[in-house]
Amino acid sequence: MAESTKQPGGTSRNAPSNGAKGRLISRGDSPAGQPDTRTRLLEAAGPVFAAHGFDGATVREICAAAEVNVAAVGYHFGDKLGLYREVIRGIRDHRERRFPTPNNDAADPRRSLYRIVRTLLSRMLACDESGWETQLLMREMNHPTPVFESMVREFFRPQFERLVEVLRELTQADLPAHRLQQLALSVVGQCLYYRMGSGVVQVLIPHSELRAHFDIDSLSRHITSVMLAATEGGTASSQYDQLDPDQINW
Amino acid sequence: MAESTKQPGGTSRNAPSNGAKGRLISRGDSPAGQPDTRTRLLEAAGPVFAAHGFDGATVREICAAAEVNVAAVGYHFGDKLGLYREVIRGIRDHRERRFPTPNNDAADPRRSLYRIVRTLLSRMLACDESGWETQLLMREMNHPTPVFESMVREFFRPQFERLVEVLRELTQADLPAHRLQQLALSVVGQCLYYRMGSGVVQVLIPHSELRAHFDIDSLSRHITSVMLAATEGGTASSQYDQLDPDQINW
DNA sequence: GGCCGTTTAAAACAATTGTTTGAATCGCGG
DNA sequence: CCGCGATTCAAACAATTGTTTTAAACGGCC
Repeated sequence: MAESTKQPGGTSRNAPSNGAKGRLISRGDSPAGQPDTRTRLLEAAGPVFAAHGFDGATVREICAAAEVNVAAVGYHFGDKLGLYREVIRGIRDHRERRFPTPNNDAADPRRSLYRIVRTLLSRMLACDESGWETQLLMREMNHPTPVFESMVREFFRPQFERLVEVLRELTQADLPAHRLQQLALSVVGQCLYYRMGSGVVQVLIPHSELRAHFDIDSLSRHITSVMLAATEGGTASSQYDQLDPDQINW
Repeated sequence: MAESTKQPGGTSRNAPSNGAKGRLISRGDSPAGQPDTRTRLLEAAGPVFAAHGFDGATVREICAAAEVNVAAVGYHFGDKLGLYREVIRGIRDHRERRFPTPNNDAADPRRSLYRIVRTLLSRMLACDESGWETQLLMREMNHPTPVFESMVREFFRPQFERLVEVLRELTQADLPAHRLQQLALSVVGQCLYYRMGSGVVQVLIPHSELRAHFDIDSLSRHITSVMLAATEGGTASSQYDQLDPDQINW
């Protein structure tokens, strides 16, 4: 089984050694019209993976959407998983450009909180061409693969830690770490639910109300106000301690 | 293709007419030892469907777990989807018995809120034999099938409306409907996140903290206190209006 | 015991999956 | 124009899928 002269990089795993290609157009649009086969595959694979998941998506559907032969994925990415990895990597790069993480506002931590909430919601509810990205991330979140753990570490953790810092500024009292983490998770949970449970929300909330009062603006203000009420005035700690098992039991 | 004398209910779709069976044991354990083939299939199918989803699960794996021939699912349930429907129906019945929806506490709406939160969290984080049920519900939530919409209507909507009523009692001011709905969704979102994003949480929160401060008790108190702070004292409306685009802009 | 409907078993079926193959095509350097 | 590597194509491959088929075993009833 001597890997003869057919495929650059060997017939087993690798993509073609893209350093030296026949055509000089390095990787992207061809001047004629349609993009490169490789990029056409990448662009077509994203929505399909988002719609059906990694296992559910078929390379034939992807290749049909890309108008490309089924053997192309094997040639350019080694196998289906190689294509998937590349799609995930592309998402990670694109989102940071599309919705940059907001800077801290040293003057008013309330603004910082609002910005974080709004950025989170914007990323969740984006309905433009990056809508499938969130869908795919949600899929990874529910059925994590080895790809996802590193993504959480590199992508979610920095935002989470900044959120914790903002909440620390907002709560004058010196709350222990786990209380701040709980508050941060409350923020993230509220934001994510409007994406994750969007199907549930659409059934529970009448359509007219939904369009009028459940846009990014309204929801950002709502979630921010909830968290401000929970953090400001020192009520965060007092309310928490009031809820002892003696007072509330059944 | 005259459906001869082989299978009760026809070879195309139906399950065997279970009204008249050969054995008198009506449907369940056989006195000898192992349960009925049908129930053995039902019990084995739940975890497998939860682990791999409807498409991902294979009837062969299910039948192997149930120690049953592959043809049994076709005989007892018509096809794979028939088995799935029956599993979903079983979940719906079992959960209402396992975690009954708490009654309203007319005296103190704060107690009612706490009970609802705790019930929600208990259902989410249940790690006992009903753990796969939540897992399967989550799967349906993220990739809804025709089965799920009716479940939202019959199962989630009543709880949601009661939650709205409790929140209405908690907010003295007469808030519009969409504000109460937003608050209710904030409750649900915070509760669900600890299940949905459990993978994320496990990466973000150190393991020691997680076991010490992120159990059902602590989280119930935390979420309840957040929502009480957001609703009590009339701050719900005032905070919301303070957040106008003029004050917080970027 | 012998019959008969109910249930189970092993095997086979058609369809679809990801992947590979070997030839045809493209595009440039000689 | 020819050659040659990079790329694309149609076809086939082996594996797995849900489902069906055919025959055998079970168990009560005469």
